[in-house]
Amino acid sequence: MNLSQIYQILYKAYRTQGWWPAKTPYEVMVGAVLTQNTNWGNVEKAIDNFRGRLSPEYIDSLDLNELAQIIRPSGFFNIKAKRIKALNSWFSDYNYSIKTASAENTVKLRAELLNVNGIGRETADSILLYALGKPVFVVDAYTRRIFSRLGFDLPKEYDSIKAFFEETVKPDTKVYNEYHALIVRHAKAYCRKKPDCADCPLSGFCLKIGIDNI
DNA sequence: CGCCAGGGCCATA
DNA sequence: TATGGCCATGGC
Repeated sequence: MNLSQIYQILYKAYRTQGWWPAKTPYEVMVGAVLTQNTNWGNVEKAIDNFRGRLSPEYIDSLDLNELAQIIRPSGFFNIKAKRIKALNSWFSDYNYSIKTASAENTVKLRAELLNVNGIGRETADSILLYALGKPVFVVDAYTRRIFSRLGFDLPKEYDSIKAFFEETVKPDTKVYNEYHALIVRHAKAYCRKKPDCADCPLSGFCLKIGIDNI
């Protein structure tokens, strides 16, 4: 089993996922922070609290506490409010323009995002791929869990895992977009959800090992 | 009731 | 480099 074959199996099972689940690229950026170690349902509640007003300018108009109260359902709301403010400060350097930001070099953008307090590797890559359309592979806990169970001896470091996928799967924004979305879709349906792996499309290739220590 | 969720920062060794 | 504590809500 190679990464392309696994992709094909997941795609045949779940088809196109249409990620990221957001109305605008800016909503992707904010959502990427809100979903840090957080159930997506809680993120949706927080997004809904913006009542369709979510924009860089609106975030600017709010003070830290006001923002924190709006995003309260997503948890870690005080620290996330600061992170969203910090992210907004970075985005202001591009005049809040997705087009302007996405015209920049990917390596430069990633370095800048990682320099924003509260934006780590996964959050930065999610923004690069799903908001700015850059061909970067997003690694998350689900990726580690699923591929470990499939028998891949993945490196520990985020960047090493990312490099493994990017060296194996030809850089393609559309493919990277779907691949990560399919991994999340699959993980939510199986593994912890259905430890017995019943009806799992990857069941025949899965080691069905413990999932407590990934 | 306890566990978990689409992480990241910081202090410590 | 690698743990451990911390941040916090809501669903099950």
